[in-house]
Amino acid sequence: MEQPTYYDLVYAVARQVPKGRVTTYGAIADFLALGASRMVGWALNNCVPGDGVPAHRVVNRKGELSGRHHFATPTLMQELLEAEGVQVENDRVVDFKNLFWRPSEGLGDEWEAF
DNA sequence: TGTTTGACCACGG
DNA sequence: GCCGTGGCCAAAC
Repeated sequence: MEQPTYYDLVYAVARQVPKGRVTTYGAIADFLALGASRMVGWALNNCVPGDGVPAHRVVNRKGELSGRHHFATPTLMQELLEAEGVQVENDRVVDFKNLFWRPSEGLGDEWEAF
């Protein structure tokens, strides 16, 4: 397989997202200084269930489940979020601003290892 | 090798 | 609050 890339960084941040919280592509892109939020989407596109990356916790800046169509089923993303206590209405996270999670806010020992 | 697309974001109207 | 435009970097064709 390929060597570790910014993909792994995106995966790592996504895993650090607490349950019941959501983050945005821009937040990750800015935190990783990728310079392009689209790369985060590309990275998640490469993401696989085997990596255990909760991509359903990553939404666009509007709090909309933009990537729901990339999941096994279009409703799976919403189901997962609701299962974690995140209310989703009209494909958008309710009180998204309040549930928004910052990478720099959840930095832990595991991330420092990176 | 150049063009097009992509799970986007910021800004202006 | 929504719509249109420009910019960003990387991978696929």
